[in-house]
Amino acid sequence: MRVRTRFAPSPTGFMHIGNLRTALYAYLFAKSNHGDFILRIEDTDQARYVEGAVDVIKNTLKAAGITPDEGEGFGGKFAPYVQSQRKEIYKKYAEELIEKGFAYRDEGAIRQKMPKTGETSFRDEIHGVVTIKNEELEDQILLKSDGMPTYNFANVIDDHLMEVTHIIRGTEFITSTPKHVLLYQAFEWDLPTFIHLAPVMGKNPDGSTSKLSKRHGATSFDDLCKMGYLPEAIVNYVALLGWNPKTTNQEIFSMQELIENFSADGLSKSPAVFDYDKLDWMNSEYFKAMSLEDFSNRAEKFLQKKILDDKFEFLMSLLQTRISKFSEIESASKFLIALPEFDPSLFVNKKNKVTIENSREILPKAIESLEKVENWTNENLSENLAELIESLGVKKGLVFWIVRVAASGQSVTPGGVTEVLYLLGKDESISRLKKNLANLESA
RNA sequence: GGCGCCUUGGUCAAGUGGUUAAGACUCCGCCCUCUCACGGCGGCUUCAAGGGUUCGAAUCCCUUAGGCGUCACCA
Repeated sequence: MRVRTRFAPSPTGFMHIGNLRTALYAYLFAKSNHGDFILRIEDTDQARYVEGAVDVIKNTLKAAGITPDEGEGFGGKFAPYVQSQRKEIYKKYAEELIEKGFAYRDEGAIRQKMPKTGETSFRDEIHGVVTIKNEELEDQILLKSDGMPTYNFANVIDDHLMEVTHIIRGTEFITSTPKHVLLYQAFEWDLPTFIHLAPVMGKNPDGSTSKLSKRHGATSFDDLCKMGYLPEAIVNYVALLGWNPKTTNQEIFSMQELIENFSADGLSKSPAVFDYDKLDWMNSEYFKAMSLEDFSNRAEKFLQKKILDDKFEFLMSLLQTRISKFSEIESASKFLIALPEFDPSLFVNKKNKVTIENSREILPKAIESLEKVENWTNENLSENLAELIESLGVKKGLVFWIVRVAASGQSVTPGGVTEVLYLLGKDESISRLKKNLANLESA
């Protein structure tokens, strides 16, 4: 039988990272088995419907590289794939249940009639057999009085009609699965395979964890993209949050590699905590693997306005190994836009034997020497400073440190002194150096 | 509260009766080095607790604790 999975979100307006992971696993499971992945919209709660939410879902899947084979917006022989457009279908099946004695009408709605004794079991791929006593089951609503089905009913009908073979969803549904099983049995339908995923957790300020939600910060795919994470890195990270390839220690996976390596037995039973540190690391791995051109283009698209124009790509070459997400570009480069205020004590550096006193001596000589540089390139600057260092007979760290601090106003900069000077340009460099020399002398 | 699910370092995790309990992130140290970063090397920290079973247990059984979920005309 051809493997078919579905992602069935309700359109609530944003794609939570946990939802994205569910979609990803369903997609990977289908593709790794050469099957189909379906997108179905579960919009049976009219009160919660959010305008444009379906587009958010589609756009997110697209950005994440998850392409449905069929479903809302993708065609397919089981259309429509939007539950609100399938009301008549659910009504027909609900009535069939009443005729068979498995359901009854109650205050304008239709309820499922649960057995009072015995127990119902089902097998979950990752949890094994789960059994619940029938007396724990309520006579749940199948069809609401507004004519819309409930999740617990529409889900079963659609999964059967759409020939879904593997139901991949969150654990919050594990305890209601026996109700679904009873429905399958009432219709005498074959049971699909259930795979209930452990939730994605967030870390609370007090160290405890709870299901990932807004209060943990950025938790939607969009939020993460806006923070400057690469979609492919987010997908890669999320794939490993609750799944392990087992046969390899590889951690960086393209979508194609995820498909090749995916297997349900690598899915974990226990919740996983979303860790921004690891996401940062993974994103920076993606950065380092990109070509400079690609990195620059995407960085430029991320920024509202390009900085340094013709020197932008050079700046990016410096930042590529130094930032873990695009949003860090601004703080890492703002010293280039405006010289920060700083205390002269910043010049002092023990390792390079820099003191306020020798800074006062050396800085004027460096200015004098640098003013002679005609063609302000990295190479020429290196050469110029090397000559100065030689004529002075001092350690190069001494001169480099002093000039770099004077030019940048920071003890830590992306790149070294010549890169900083080059980015600043001759006029700005000399002017900053002179300004800080004045500050140094009056200190 | 009833029921269900879960529990290997701070985090992600491998492990399925015999291992020095993999690997990754974080953190720390060293090397490289004008700073930071990259790269290289090294280090800290773990089987929730308590009982069994067994020559031997992270692995099997029981109990306890904690976490999560569910008990809607929400999904």
